[in-house]
Amino acid sequence: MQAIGTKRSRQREKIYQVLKKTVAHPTAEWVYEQVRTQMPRVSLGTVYRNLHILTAQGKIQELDFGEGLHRYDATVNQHYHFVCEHCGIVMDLDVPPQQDLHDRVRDLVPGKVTGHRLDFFGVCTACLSKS
Amino acid sequence: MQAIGTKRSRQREKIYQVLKKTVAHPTAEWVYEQVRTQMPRVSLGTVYRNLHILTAQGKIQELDFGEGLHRYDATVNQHYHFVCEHCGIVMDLDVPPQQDLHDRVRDLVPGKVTGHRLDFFGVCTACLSKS
DNA sequence: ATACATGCAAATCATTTGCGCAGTC
DNA sequence: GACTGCGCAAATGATTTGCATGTAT
Repeated sequence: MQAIGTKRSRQREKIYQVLKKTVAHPTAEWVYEQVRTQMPRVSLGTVYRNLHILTAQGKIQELDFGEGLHRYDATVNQHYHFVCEHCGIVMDLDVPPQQDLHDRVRDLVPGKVTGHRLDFFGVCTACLSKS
Repeated sequence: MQAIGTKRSRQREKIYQVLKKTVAHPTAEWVYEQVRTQMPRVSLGTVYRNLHILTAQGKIQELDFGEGLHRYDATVNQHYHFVCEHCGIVMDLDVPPQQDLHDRVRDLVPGKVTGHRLDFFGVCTACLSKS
């Protein structure tokens, strides 16, 4: 049988460190490029596999802003994002989790509510000044 | 030059009607199947092209819940969703737009905030009773 | 008549997976 | 040594696109 993620690997640790060190909410491709500078033989498949393992272990989280690709984030406590629709930069927002809203929806929905996601969209200052 | 979406087409109108008639937040594939029952020669490419045109015209909206595919919705006024992580069903929530939150983030973010998205996740009653 | 839209098929792009070998426990 | 993880390359699946033809204005 398969017990995924039970053995450690240098690749997985490096991938996790790369994510820990950035606030940029990078894509798998970007993580791959970073890891590759120090482990030239890593494969993109390994990066994807480990990003999934780390996500399943709750050490990182997978984000999806509807761009057609995933982003990863080593900050796993509940927080919200602001996404620039011009350059794609993603920023963490210093807004507390809306527990009241969560509770309200929990009472409203026929079923179990386990979490929510809140994303804000717009244009960042850098892109505003460029146009 | 190209002026996309300026001429009407039976295909586009049918696609829009299909979306208007459902509350199921369907995928492009599902829309394709529906349209096909009445227009057997439509192509999937045409469905995709028109879904984008309708989205650009603001007549429908494209949704992305991180499932690896898009869903479409003919309800374009601001509203939030509940997604069942078991069966994937998407329900509209009867929760008013959180204008206060929006304003708060607008004042907080360095840049222009144009919109936000709020999705709740969990398990619907149908799936709960099955397990 | 002009130019946008379609159908078809091939192309793209992110992501996944099968396989034989390498690394960890 | 047993079993998990890796690198490589091929496969997958949603979506996009080039092109010749059809259709709306």
